[in-house]
Amino acid sequence: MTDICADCAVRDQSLCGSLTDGELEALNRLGRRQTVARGETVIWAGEESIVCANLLSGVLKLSASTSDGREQIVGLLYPADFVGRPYAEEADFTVTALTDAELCVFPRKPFEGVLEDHVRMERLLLQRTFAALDEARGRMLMLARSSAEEKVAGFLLSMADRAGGSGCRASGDGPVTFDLPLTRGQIADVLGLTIETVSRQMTKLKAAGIVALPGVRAVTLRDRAALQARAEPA
Amino acid sequence: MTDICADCAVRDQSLCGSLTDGELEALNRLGRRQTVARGETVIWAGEESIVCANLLSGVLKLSASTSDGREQIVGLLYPADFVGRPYAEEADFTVTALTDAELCVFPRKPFEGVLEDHVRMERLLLQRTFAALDEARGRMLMLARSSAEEKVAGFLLSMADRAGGSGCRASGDGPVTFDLPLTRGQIADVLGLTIETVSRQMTKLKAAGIVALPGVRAVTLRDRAALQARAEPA
DNA sequence: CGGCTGATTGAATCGCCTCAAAGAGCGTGG
DNA sequence: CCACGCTCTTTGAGGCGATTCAATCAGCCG
Repeated sequence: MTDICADCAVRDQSLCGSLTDGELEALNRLGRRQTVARGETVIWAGEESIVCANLLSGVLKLSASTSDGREQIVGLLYPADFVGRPYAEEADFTVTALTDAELCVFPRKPFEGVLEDHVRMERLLLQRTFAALDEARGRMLMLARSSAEEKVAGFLLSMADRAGGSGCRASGDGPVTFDLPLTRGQIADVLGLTIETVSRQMTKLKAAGIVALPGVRAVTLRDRAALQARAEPA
Repeated sequence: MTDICADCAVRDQSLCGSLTDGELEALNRLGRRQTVARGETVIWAGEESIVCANLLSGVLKLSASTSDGREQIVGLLYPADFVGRPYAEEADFTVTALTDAELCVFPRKPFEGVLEDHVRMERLLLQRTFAALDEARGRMLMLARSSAEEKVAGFLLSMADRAGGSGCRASGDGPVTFDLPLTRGQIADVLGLTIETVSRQMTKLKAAGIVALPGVRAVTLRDRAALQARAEPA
C-alpha cells in the first residue's frame, strides 16, 4: 500500500504529530492528497461539511460574506494548519486557496471516528482550536478599534514574522524582504478596509522610508521599530 | 460532604452534562461556588490563567483592550457557558460581570486533569470551542463590514432571542419586551461603535416605530420584520 | 501591440467619531 | 421629602478618516 504519510512535509507539525507510526495507519487509509490551484475554493460556506484536511503547502483564506456580497477574511491558514469543521453538518465559512496549495483530505465523518479513537489527537485539536479562538478574538479588537495605518503596519509585521522561515534575508532589525501571498484586495479583506485605503497606507509607509516596495508583491522592512510603533495595539 | 452539584441550575446544559453522577464526584471535590457583583472582574488579561469555571447565572463579558485603552468586547457569556482558557499559562482576555453572577470555579491545572480523564467531557468542550470559534468569526464579519444601523438592529435581535426564555411576552412577530443586561457604553463596546452612535441608532429605530424604549434598559420590538431587514448581513 | 488584471492616485462624499452640553434616573444624606 | 451628586443617556455641531467613484498606471500574457 502506498503510504501517503511517509513523505509528509508537515508530519510532526500537524495534528498527526500526536500519533505513532502505527496509529497513523488509520488516517493513512482515510486520507488522500489533493492539490488546488490558486483561486480555487475547497469548501463553500452553506454547503454540507464534507471534509476535513491538513494543509501541506500553500496559503488558504477562510472567509465569510454578507448576503449582499461584502466579504471578510476571518483567518489565514498555513502549512500544518487544520482545515474544516468537525461536528458540524454545514460549513459556515468558505475556504479558498490564495496560492497553489496541497492538502491531505479526510472525509469528515470517518475522520471524527479517528478523532474519537485517538485521545491525544483530539486533545491536540482542542488546543489548536483554543489557539484559533484566541487569534480570532484578537483580530476582533484589531478590526473594530484599529485605524487603517495600524492595521496595515500590523499586517506587514505579522506577514514578515510568518515569512521568517522562507523568504527571510536577515532577522533583527536589518532590512527584511519577503513576498506577500495576498493581493491588495485580499489584504483589504483581511483588514476590513478597501483596496484603495490599503494602497494609500502602503504608499505612505514607503514615503516615510519605513518600507520599500521592490515589486507589487514584495515588501522590504527598512525600519521595523518604526513599523511597530505605528502598529501599536493588536 | 456537601454536594455543590446537587442543586446546580445548569447541570445538564453545562459541560458537566456529559458526566454521570458518579463521575461528577471528581469535579464536585474541585469546584467551589463563587458569586461576583456587577462590574467585578473575574479574570484579568495578562495575568496567569488560574481558573476555569461554569457560569451558573448572570452575564459576563469577555474583552480585549489595546495598550492605549481602547476596548472591545469579544464575547458575551451566559449561564451554562464555559469560562476560562485551559492549556494556556496566561489569560489573553479579561472576564467581567455585567450583572451579578454566580460561577462554579475550578483551579485550572486540576481541571485539565479531570478533562483528560473524561473523554466525553473533553469532546463536549471541543465542540463548544468550535461553536465559539464560529461565533467569533461571524462577529468579525459584523465588526468589519456592517454599518452602525445593521449592527444595532442585529444586536437587538440577538438579545431578543437570548432573552426569549425569561422576559418574553410573546413569540412570533407580536411585540416582545425585554431588558438589556448592557449599558449603551457596553453595547458600543460589543459592536465596535461609540456610545453616541448606539444612542442615535436606537433613537432612529424608535422614531421609525420599529422599537419602543419603555425604560432605559427595556426594549420592545414592535416590528421584528423591519428590524430584521435593517440587520440584513451578519 | 492590445487587452487583461491589479495597483496607484485624485477628488468628493459620507458615516461615524469627537467634543460639548443638557437631560433623565437613582441612591444618599441633610 | 427634596436637594444633591453620580452615572448613564440623549442630542447637537463640527471634523476627520475611510469610502466611493473615477481615471491613470504598471505588469503580464497572448
